[in-house]
Amino acid sequence: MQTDSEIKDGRELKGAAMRARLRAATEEIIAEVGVEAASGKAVAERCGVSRGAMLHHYPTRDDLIIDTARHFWQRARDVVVRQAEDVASGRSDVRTYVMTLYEEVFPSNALVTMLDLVVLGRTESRIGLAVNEILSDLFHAYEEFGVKALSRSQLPPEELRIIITFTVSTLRGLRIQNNIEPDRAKEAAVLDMLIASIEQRIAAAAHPAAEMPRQTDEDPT
Amino acid sequence: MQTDSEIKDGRELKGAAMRARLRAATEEIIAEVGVEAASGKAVAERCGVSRGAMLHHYPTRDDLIIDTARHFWQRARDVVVRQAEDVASGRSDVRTYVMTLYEEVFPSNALVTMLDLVVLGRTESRIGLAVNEILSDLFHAYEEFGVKALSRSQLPPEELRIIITFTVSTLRGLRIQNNIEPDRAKEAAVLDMLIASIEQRIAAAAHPAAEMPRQTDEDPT
DNA sequence: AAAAAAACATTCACGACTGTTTTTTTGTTT
DNA sequence: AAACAAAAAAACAGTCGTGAATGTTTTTTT
Repeated sequence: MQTDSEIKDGRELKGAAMRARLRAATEEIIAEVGVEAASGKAVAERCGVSRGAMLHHYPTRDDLIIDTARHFWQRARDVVVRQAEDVASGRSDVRTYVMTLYEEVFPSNALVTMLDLVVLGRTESRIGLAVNEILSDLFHAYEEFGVKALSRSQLPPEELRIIITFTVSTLRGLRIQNNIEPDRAKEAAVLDMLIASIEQRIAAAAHPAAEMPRQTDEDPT
Repeated sequence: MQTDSEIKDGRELKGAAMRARLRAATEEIIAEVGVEAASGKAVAERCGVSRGAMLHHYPTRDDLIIDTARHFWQRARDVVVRQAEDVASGRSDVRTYVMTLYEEVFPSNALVTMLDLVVLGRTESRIGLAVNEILSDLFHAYEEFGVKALSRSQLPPEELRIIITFTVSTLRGLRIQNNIEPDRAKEAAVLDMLIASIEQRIAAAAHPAAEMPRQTDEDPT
């Protein structure tokens, strides 16, 4: 154990930077032309390094893909957590919740990458294990965010989790639909319908025995 | 032996039967281990024929994949059309509509196959073109089904199309979510919420100026 | 029964990708 | 400055998938 602090950091940092570049290149290729195209050669070329150098940092392709996926979703998770903090410290309404989730957490390019990896993970067992683990963790972040964002509803957590799952499912499906057949107007209308559904659900849960409450009870933003 | 009544139809039927077997094998492999694994060798082996024979019927791998996709979704489309006829000739309620769509049209194994092909189609331009065309057509079948199934609501078509898109998006997203983290209870709860959302939307559109109508106005099946 | 056409089978050539091994370069320690 | 280890590059071997070329059997036609 010698004077590690500076020296080791230097090397490690360099290695970390290299790995970050490799992951970035991998992610770009996945987003542009799919996971299958993210071969060792392609990634190394985009990075401007040799394949040998790459293999030094990521011994196998699976290692590279998994680490890329992990960091990719880690970023998404960070966004969710930050939003959760924002929302906890201030104002929150259903529309903000839904739109934040849709715009910030599910940008369209992220979805295609996600689908690519999910599909790949279905067959490649090692990748599949990692992907599933990451996605479960991410979903829990969604739940935390949702619980905080919808805390004013004062609904029990189980009830909120249903709403959250509903929301996430609809948003993901909407991204897919818009990917197949883009239609901004319809997209907006569906988002409106989702928001109304959530508000209505909250209102109904708050007044279970009564008749349908008027939606105007809620503050209209 | 040229005298069998059964064989009389000859090459065309035989060729069609062969192609059907090849498509079936391809579809099975896609469902089990993914599109990437559906190589010429794998498909031919599962069929018990040689690769040469396969190449005779499908000159390239893309041809095989595209034709398999076409028939795969054609079957889904037939289901939707048949359901649309059923619903047009008889009873229909929102729950039946949603559950039919979810159970009959989006069986879970169909979804993974669909995702596989959609993801593949994103990069393989020829396959992508075909997939997009097929899916657009399928979605129009969804719309026809939805318009008929929800005809009692007497809503204008544009309004119905929003509801339909909303429904399809949520169902697809729910399949994905259930694929990542299965939870039957939550799945059922989300479906219930979806049904309630649609009913509420219909009710709100039917009485735009009035207060929220009581849901008991609808007949309870 | 013979010719023609389709179906089927076998083999080969080419390229791509993965992962291993070997060599060179770079930078740190003594 | 020299020794040394890590990083980077290059060369290598093995596997796999595709598609083409060629040969064989079966079925239809005449």
